[in-house]
Amino acid sequence: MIEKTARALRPVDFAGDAQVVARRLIGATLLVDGVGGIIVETEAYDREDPASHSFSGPTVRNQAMFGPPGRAYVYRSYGIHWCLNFVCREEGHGAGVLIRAFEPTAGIARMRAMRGLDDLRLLCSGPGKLGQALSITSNLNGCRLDRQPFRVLAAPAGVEVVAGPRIGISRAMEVPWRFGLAGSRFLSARFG
DNA sequence: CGAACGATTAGCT
DNA sequence: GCTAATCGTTCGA
Repeated sequence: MIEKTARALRPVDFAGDAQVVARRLIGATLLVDGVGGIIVETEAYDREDPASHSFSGPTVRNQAMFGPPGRAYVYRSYGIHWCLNFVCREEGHGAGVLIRAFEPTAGIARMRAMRGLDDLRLLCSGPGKLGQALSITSNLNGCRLDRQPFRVLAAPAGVEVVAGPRIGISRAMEVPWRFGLAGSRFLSARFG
């Protein structure tokens, strides 16, 4: 039991390639001010990746992607939604992981209030939904993930992960860098 | 300086 | 399945 608890509270290593970290994050726990759950869907983006915000180099928007790993990159999507990414690899590279969905486990009442929605399954089943549920805004852009308000705890061993093409992009559509927890009911979409 | 375009979602057909 | 909503960022002229 002690062994299991220790493993579950381990921090996540963000130093790897985006696709490695994205897979590693499936089953990890994400909390923002004590609210959150178990990550069930991620996508990897890299500097050498036409679909990535970092593809054309540093800009005003994506500067956090080129900062140190283990920090948040928050961007506004379609002028409406806030999306949360974890910067990985190494400083200056421009790699990140988009958090696309998690299974709500903590602060559920708070998330339901923020979303104006009861259905657990639809509460955080998409990057914009999860941003709204966690009250993510640009003031978290560049913030360290190992400090308040964030807590990111490593997944237990033996998590079964599935992979497939990323969603909502128009370039590099064949790259299988979307990862999910096998059989989860909390995904934004099914895996083919 | 203007215009096109999203790493999306909710709501309607 | 299709589309409006909505606005900051990016890129070409």
